[in-house]
Amino acid sequence: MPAHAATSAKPPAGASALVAPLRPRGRPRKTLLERDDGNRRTDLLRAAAALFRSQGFAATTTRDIAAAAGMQSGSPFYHFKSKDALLFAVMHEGMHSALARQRDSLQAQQGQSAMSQLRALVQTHFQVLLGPDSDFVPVMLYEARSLNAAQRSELSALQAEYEALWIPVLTDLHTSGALRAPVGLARLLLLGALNWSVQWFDPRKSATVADLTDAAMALFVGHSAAST
Amino acid sequence: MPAHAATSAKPPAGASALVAPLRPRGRPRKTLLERDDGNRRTDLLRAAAALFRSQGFAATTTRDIAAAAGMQSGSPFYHFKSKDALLFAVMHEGMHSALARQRDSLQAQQGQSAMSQLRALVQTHFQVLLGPDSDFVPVMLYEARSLNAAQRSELSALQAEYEALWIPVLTDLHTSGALRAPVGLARLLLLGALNWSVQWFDPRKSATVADLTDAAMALFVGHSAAST
DNA sequence: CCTACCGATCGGTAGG
DNA sequence: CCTACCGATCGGTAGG
Repeated sequence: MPAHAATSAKPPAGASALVAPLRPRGRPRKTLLERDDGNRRTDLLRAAAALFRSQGFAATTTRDIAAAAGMQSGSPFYHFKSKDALLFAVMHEGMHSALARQRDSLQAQQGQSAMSQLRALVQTHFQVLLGPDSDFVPVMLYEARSLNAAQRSELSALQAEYEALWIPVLTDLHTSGALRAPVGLARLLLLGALNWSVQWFDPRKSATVADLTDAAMALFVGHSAAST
Repeated sequence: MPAHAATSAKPPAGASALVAPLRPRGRPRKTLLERDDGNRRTDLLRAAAALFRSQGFAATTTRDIAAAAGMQSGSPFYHFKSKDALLFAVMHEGMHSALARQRDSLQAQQGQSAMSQLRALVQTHFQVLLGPDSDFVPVMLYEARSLNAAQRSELSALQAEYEALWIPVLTDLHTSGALRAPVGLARLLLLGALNWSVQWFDPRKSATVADLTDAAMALFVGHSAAST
């Protein structure tokens, strides 16, 4: 990513242009009467997520993030108390969004078989990890050790919610014989297989998320897309 | 790990104590006529592997490593040209050792079924990741992005050798119908499931490496330990 | 949110 | 391998 991202830093002035800015202090921007603090914060989050994913948390400087969001070096600290707080916000956003998407996904599976529900969970998980705007959850997965204890425990609550969505489905499949391994270890191994895709998946190559979902279902429960 | 490791820094003088040290320069140690450079280098490698694994490469300082090996802050650079070179050496050692162990493991499987061979590969892989002296390969797996291009390509050759051990076994199992997913994706998903165990495995808890192997075999090829 | 800046830390080196 | 050190970088802040 280039050191300047002027385009995203200056959205065209639209309906939200106000005469009296609400910003606490600082001078007005050249071309805009108002900045949307929420958008600037989001810009920072997105830039941080992308950099944390590609370089890792410790190897990314707050200056990198500021530059990617089109700001000066000290400005991220206007939006976030510390670099740690930025990391936490990225992860929290990632888990929150992933949970919401999986809940929607399961909702659409009302009355369907456990096999079909597992397929939905797997596919949505791949999309969360590999699809558009997919930097947040991989950061959560691969940078957990950079959090302090308090942050980690807050996030682990969300993680527990996420894993809880899988358990009844896996239990059902284990009871029916489709899933051979004990549910607890099966969940850890299965999610590991999916999470590792972050390391090797390349959208420029042949496989699609649908291909991965088919392969994972075949591997874990011996079923392809056809069988519901 | 404490900041001082005087014990490991001063092995008892044994048969290798020479009157004329071969070291290029520097003053003699109080209690020893000779230091074993090979051991000191190994101490550094081990300390680096442990710290890189637990904290990550970028978050580990060369001072941390020096202290863990009982040295002063500048001393690691007597053994390694740079922090990068230390990382590369850790990874290279890890891959070399893992390759050797898997080759031995397969050798002992001569004439056995593909199922039995896969079990051996899986169990040895878990041991390499989770057993004694298991810091090297996890560093390789989780810090690859910290390498430069030249280092990465040298290691990817070893990685390719490692993966090549799995392919005929998986192909055999796919042909016989025991493995349902295409071999290429099956290998990536399967190794991902195993590699992720680094994130959650806790030897203080119930599961053993043998338990994990059983669960993995049941999950991937629907077979428990009994079936050969 | 920018400017200007600080104190601490870090990888690495000379010289013995 | 230690001592003493350097230059660069980094997270973070005051003040507007």
